[in-house]
Amino acid sequence: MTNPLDAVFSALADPTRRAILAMLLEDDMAVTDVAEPFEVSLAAISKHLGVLADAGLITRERRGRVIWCKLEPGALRTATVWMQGFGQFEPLDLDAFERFLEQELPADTD
Amino acid sequence: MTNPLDAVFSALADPTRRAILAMLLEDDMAVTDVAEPFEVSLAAISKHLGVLADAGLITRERRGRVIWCKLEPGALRTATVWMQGFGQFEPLDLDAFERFLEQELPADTD
DNA sequence: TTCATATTCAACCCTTCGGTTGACGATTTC
DNA sequence: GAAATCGTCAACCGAAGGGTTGAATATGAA
Repeated sequence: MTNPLDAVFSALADPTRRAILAMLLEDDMAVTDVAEPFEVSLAAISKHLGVLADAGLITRERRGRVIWCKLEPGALRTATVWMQGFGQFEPLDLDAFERFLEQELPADTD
Repeated sequence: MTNPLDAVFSALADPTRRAILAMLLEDDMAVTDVAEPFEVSLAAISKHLGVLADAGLITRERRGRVIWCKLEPGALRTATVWMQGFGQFEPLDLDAFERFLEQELPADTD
């Protein structure tokens, strides 16, 4: 996947990965905790995190036994510039964004 | 593909489709003309146009024997809102966008 | 050392995706 | 009507994607 836009957009194309990014927007998280709300295996989430890391959207750092995942929003920059070129100059609609987050986050199973 | 974000982001994940969108940014085009600069078959381009149309990113209208493709940038709106939520509030960098376009457009074979 | 926890790796399965080719349908032109 | 042009459809192919399970690795705790 030579082109960084390929990597970023295809990473964003999966709803599980977008939900993970939304979760990481709140705070850094351990892999196990990222996986907890989803109904797929830990290995599947680990793969998703690998895709996100390859696209530069997150970084992972081992601290002791735990690997912490951290959002890297800068990776969205080139993709955002690309999209802005198509006339999307609207100001941020924070309410709309919050609705997306709720809709995208996995069901709360606490 | 229930979620519109899935459709939009996975449509954008392919470099051929992004190049098509960039071409349509200049002007509406017939399917044959869209296909001309690419090295794949017309059928392949027709499929790409179908993906873009399904994502709402373009519309197609038959006029006589020719089908005209037209950009629908409004479909990028939800995706842009989603991305803006991750801290991408930078103003449009038109120079950067032009560089992307050149880089993304197929080689000029005139 | 041994055991438990945290995460990834490897092999596999099935579906989707991007491509091809050849046939077909629609429309214009002769 | 017949022929040429425009575009899609259908069937197929190989590669990639998302999932699983079980084994392996790395670290911390007992």
